[in-house]
Amino acid sequence: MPEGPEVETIRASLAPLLLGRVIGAAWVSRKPLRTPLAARGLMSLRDRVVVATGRRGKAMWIEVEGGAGLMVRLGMTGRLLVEPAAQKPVVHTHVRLGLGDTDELRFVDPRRFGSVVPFSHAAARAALLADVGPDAISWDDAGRDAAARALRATSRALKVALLDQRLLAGVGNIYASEALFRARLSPFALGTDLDEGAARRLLLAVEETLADAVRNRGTSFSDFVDARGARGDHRAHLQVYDRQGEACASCGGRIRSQTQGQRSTFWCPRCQPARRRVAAALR
DNA sequence: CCACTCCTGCGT
DNA sequence: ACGCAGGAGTGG
Repeated sequence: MPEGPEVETIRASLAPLLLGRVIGAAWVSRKPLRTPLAARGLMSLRDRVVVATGRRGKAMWIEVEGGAGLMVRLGMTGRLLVEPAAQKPVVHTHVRLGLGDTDELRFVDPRRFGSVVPFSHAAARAALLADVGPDAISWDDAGRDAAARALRATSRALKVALLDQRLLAGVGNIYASEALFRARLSPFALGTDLDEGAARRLLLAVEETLADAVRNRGTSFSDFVDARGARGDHRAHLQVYDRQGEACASCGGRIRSQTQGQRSTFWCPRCQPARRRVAAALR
């Protein structure tokens, strides 16, 4: 479900509900998530005050005083919600963490592709992010440059490469297609087809695409909601994703879809011709 | 590189 | 009944 912008929307909505609050009792379901739930690690957070939230790519974390905390990945269907403890948890609630006397932080995930992993100090937190590349929403010039080099070094198709979280973090299946449309680059062009300028242009398009989505508080199809249960408004702004057969807003051509690397890719063949000469595209 | 896998729910 | 879904790891 969530890509970088949705995770950022959740993090931002969660922060004011968590910061300064004292963690209470932990409860975990018996069903394993992607990684089995470490109940002891969760319990060790008890009586500590939440001091920070963070995110890199699609991974987010909550930190308590002393540097311990929780790393959360939402997978396809994960949600993080703050709800009154008295409210009955919905089906597929896998983790409940007390917040003060009145509320609970709840992790809900029907498909259980997500994970909740406790960490005990900052270095352990960093280790959980070892394979995650620079965050495309918040990176600096150095991060963007590193992503550009990595992109230009891969012989994989651009659409497939954008989904590789080691190269750059936060782009998922929706925004990969959207960013390529914004950059007017074919999803089937290869990383090695890009010259320096084209790689830069693509990564700027990625950045702008994700920033727009954050401004609209994410894209909601069926499930995505923030920590208060509010849906995002970005769906109406999508240019190509899930719009196969419709007219391209830019040229009027027909938007197509095709499976690429076992995922759906959406693009406008007229705006994003195959193997476009990248040097020419720069002008 | 690619295919397959984990799991539930929803739309056709 | 079947295919597909916003993610990501594994094994060939």
